[in-house]
Amino acid sequence: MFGEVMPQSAVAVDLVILTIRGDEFQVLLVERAKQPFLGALALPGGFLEPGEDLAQAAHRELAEETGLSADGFHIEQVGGYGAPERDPRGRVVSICYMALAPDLPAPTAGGDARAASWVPVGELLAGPERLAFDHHRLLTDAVEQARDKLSYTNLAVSFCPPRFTISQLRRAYEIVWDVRLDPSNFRRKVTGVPGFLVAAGDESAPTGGRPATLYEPGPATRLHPALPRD
Amino acid sequence: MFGEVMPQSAVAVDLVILTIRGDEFQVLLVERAKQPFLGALALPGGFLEPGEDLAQAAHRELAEETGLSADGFHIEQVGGYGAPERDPRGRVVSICYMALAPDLPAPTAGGDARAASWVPVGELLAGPERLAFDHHRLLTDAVEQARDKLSYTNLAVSFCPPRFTISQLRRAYEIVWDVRLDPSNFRRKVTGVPGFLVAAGDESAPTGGRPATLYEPGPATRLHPALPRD
DNA sequence: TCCGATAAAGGTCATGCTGACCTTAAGCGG
DNA sequence: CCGCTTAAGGTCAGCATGACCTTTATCGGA
Repeated sequence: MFGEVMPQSAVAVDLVILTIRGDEFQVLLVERAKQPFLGALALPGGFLEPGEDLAQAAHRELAEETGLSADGFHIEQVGGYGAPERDPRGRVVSICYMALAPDLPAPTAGGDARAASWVPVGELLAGPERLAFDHHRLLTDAVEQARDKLSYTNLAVSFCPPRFTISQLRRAYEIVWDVRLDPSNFRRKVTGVPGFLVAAGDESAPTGGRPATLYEPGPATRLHPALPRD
Repeated sequence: MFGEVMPQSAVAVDLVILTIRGDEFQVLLVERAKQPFLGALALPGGFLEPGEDLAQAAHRELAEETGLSADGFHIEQVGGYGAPERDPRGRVVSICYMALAPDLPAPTAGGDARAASWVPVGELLAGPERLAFDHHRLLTDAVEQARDKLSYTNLAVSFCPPRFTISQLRRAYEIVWDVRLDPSNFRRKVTGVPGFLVAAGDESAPTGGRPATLYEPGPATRLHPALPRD
């Protein structure tokens, strides 16, 4: 390779920023201010800048869109998308990243000029025609990757505050998977994996019931055996 | 996005073509005929062509490198790589694909002018300095993805001929994972998952022992529960 | 022709994880 | 003080796994 001329394409990074807000699984979308797809909802994203790694670009975009530092977010790549007609203006290859965050303090402080808003994931997955470009596919793939990884990694803690109760963690699984889990069996499982959770000594704020122990993520990032998803 | 100018980069597709040859896990590499990295080993690949999807480019490169039609290969994306200095000649973003194949009839019929050869994966993973560019990382990621997916999908059948014995399938797992599996428990597992294997009625060629039943891949592509890898 | 080697196929049994379900603990509000 | 709510912990049957053994079927050599 590289003997030929090097054909040129535009390379973009698009973000699927996922969170749990008010017992709902939501994604951050922007409203397009220009053609094509003017006014349509789209994933936040932008072009790769010179001297910038793909992951760096993802972090930069995340900071721009949320107005927050990307610290505390979990970011990982979903994949590349390069269908020739995916952008009507020309050849654009997009690298899709997903970011997971706990419920954010500032709901939508778009540092960029565009209007950003949280939208429930379920509605979007059901209706394929609400997103610009091929962003419905990017969203579908990112959500599936997130759901898959919940079962065998500690990814769900990314949806929780730094210190959390087992119930909060369980709610993350229940909302992302859209299932109900047995509280007792769930606790047995997550506390039984060595190094998965470490007790933070303290107890949670009163909620009308017995106070819960607070935990922090432990050194173990993989859940073995996996939490069955069925 | 897309309000700004569209910065241009070269987009390439690189291939990690994996197979099992002679009880060894091997990958197809080419020897570079030009600078940079002249004479070094590299993954086969090439630039994305106009009007071509990423997956189409991967299939085209695969056909060019192996001289075979890409039918019968399993191909899937590994991810995108875009570190600014990964190619000394300029900005090149690569999309890495992996292809899995049974032992190939023509060992190395490079349709391209470059010399191609099979190299054991184990040696390459041990020594990070033998591959050009960041191809050691691409290889590492692709191999890890393949190993992971063996446990919960039917990916291992991609290393077997169209009809195969349970021993052949088990050998695929043993070689890719570099472990030894109990033949009896392995059979119980893979025959116990409904739709995973379907008996092809016939029996295998004599090998000095009791003839084995031949199987074909069934409709089930996921192994549930997963085959433990530990 | 018989026998041993070889590999396939199937069975047994203890162990560990899971799902369903129940009991106890601890705080809050009336 | 009592009842409600949530956390935490326990019991028990069912299933999958790992270790190991027995039986079946074919080949090659004595």
